[in-house]
Amino acid sequence: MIKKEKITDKKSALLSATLTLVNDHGFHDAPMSKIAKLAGVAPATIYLYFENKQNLINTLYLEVKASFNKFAFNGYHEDMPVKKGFEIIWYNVADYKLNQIKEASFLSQCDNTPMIDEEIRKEGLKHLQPLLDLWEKGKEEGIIKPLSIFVLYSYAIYPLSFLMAMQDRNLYTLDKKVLDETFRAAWDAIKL
Amino acid sequence: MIKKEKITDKKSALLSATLTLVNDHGFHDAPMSKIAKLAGVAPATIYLYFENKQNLINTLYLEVKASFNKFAFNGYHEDMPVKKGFEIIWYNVADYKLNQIKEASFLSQCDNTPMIDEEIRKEGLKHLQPLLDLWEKGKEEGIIKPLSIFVLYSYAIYPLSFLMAMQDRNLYTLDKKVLDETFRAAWDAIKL
Amino acid sequence: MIKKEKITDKKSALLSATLTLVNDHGFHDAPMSKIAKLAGVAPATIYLYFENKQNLINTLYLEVKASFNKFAFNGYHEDMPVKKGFEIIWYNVADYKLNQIKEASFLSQCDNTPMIDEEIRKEGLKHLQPLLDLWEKGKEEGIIKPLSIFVLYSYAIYPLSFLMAMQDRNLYTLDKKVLDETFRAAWDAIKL
Amino acid sequence: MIKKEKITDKKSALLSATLTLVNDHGFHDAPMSKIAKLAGVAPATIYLYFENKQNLINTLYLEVKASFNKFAFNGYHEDMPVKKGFEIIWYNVADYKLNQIKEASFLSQCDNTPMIDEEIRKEGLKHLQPLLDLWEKGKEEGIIKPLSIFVLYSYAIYPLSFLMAMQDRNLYTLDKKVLDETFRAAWDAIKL
DNA sequence: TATGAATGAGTATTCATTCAT
DNA sequence: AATGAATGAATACTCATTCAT
Repeated sequence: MIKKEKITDKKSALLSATLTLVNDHGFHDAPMSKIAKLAGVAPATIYLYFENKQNLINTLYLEVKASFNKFAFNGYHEDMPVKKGFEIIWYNVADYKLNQIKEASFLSQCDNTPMIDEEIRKEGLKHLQPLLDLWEKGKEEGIIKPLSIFVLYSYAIYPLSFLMAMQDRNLYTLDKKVLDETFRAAWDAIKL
Repeated sequence: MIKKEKITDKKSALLSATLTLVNDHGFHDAPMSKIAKLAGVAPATIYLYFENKQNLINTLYLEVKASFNKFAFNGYHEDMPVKKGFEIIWYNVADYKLNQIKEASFLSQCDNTPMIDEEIRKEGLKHLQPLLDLWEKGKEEGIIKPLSIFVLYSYAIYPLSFLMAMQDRNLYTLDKKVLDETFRAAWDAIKL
Repeated sequence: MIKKEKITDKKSALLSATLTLVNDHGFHDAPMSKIAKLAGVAPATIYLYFENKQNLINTLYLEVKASFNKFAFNGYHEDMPVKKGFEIIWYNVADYKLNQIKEASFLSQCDNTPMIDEEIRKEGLKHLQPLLDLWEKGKEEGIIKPLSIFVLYSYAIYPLSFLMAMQDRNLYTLDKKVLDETFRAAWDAIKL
Repeated sequence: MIKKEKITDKKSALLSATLTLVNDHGFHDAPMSKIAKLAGVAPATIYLYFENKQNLINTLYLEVKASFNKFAFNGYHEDMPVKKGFEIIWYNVADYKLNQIKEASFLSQCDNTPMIDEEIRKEGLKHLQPLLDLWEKGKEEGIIKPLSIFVLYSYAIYPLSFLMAMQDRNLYTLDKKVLDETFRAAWDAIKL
């Protein structure tokens, strides 16, 4: 339907504009007027698609988080061997964080600011479950260290956020070889 | 001297108020008026001690970063064996991040937002050198993986930021035993 | 068009309010809030029509200057005899300065204060050219003293500013007869 | 007396600083703090010598005006012939306006702003009396046009303010020869 | 006499949001 | 659905003035 598409078009233009502005200048310098201008609509139009600024930010957060989670499990099946499954997920995450920098950077900013409502933040996590299940299986099989999922996440996945940030600031660049060594470090950290 | 103390008193009250407000509401909702109120002074008084808001934030960042760096190397000597040295530093960092939550949380927010000038951020890093030197020595001795300092940092130190955040949000708590296991994961990640 | 008129309406209300306030209290005591109030709009509305205060002042200056210049050459033609042409211009200027006191007084204030950007001030002068050309012709014809245009202006036109100021302060009033004598003084000053 | 001198010293340093700042940036950008700094005293010290800012400005105005008036009548005697007397006064004024630019420029700014209290402005005029008397005598003797002193002043003296302003802005410079021609214009304007 | 610290009241400007069209 | 105009409330910052010392 043309009409439906048009609506989606404007809404996603707004979300995209917000992503860009928040990344470039931070939450504190991403006014609605600039968002509207960058999206090519009038300020008042934003309020046809979003209740208010908080809702716009929350929506963007959830959407980006969902895209991230979906990306993470691309090619993964529950019944894969633990290491193989982890490897696939890890490389997916690395791929996302190091290449979809805009989105990854935005998530990083959201995860370290009181700007996002705690409730929304929790909702954004729910799609991560398959990875937690995988680790549970790995622990049962004696392959993964018997650590809390928080600790496992902090060593297996979280470091990539740091490397993404360094790359974003042009302080460091990862090539394929280094990426493999980095995966090795992740695996060493969590494997028994 | 009473006078000097008084000055320091007001200045540090302002820094402390800023720390609290930025942590609680984010940079974008920590107006000078609230900072002044929390510090018990008039808004105009802030400008006796800081040039402007950016300067206040920068100053706070550098001060907190300095206190963190100082804390990190407490009890450490250059001529310690690599693992021992790393252990001391790691536990110091863990101690700081998990107990001085306000400060650690603030640093985390600063490191993931464009609110701090890049120049200032770089200045805040310079005291980390001893750890980088230690890793260099470890690499030469064949104890540490031959990885970039960015990768080593991301696996050895950065995960603690995540655990700190989880603890701050009351989602997780580390006891002594878990902390030791967590150290083990860090060491496994970077050791050869 | 109703819409267009409305815009012009508010913009010119703001210009008019600024003129009044700057005249009454000086540039230093004509805050945006008072300007807005006198114009019957909210302070923020000013910024829909003007970039900032300086731009508002500059715009007003140029507009008033333009109206003055236009008024000055009313009924004047290049091919008039020198004395006749000067007479027409002089009486026009006198008419403006002595009757459009608000505008004239504002220009006087602007011309003696660093509040107007020099660049803008220069722009405001460019419409004076026909008078300068007339004087040039008069010099060639041996009717006007061979003096710099600055000197000619200072004696032919500038004195009216003083008389306007005196009248504005109710210290003096010019009637028709005195005006004619005053013109005679102007002419005596510049004629050969 | 050393003490008295010291007081005068600070007071005149303040007046001089005010003159400089008002000339350079206008009334609206000559804050007490800058005045104090330029005079080499603490802000609070200003209030030992002047009641408030208005009083400081008024005092400065009267002082400069007095110095101007005194300068104007240097070498003049009541019993001189009218033209000779006028010549002396006119050249004195020209000398002051074209050389003591700072002071003259300040007076010009004051004379065109509502910043100076009308009462003070009147007080500043009282020393001009000898010139008015001279013109009165000239009128009686049939040498000067029978015009109001306001008109005479506007043609005889006021033009110099314009020429001073042009010179101050580096748009024009008067040498001795031009000055003589300019005097001629003044005399032609007012003589019968 | 002199001051540095302190501030209440103000200043220009911004911004999320509304509303008539 | 879409918007341009409008604004109340806020924001960072300034300044003339005071006061304890």
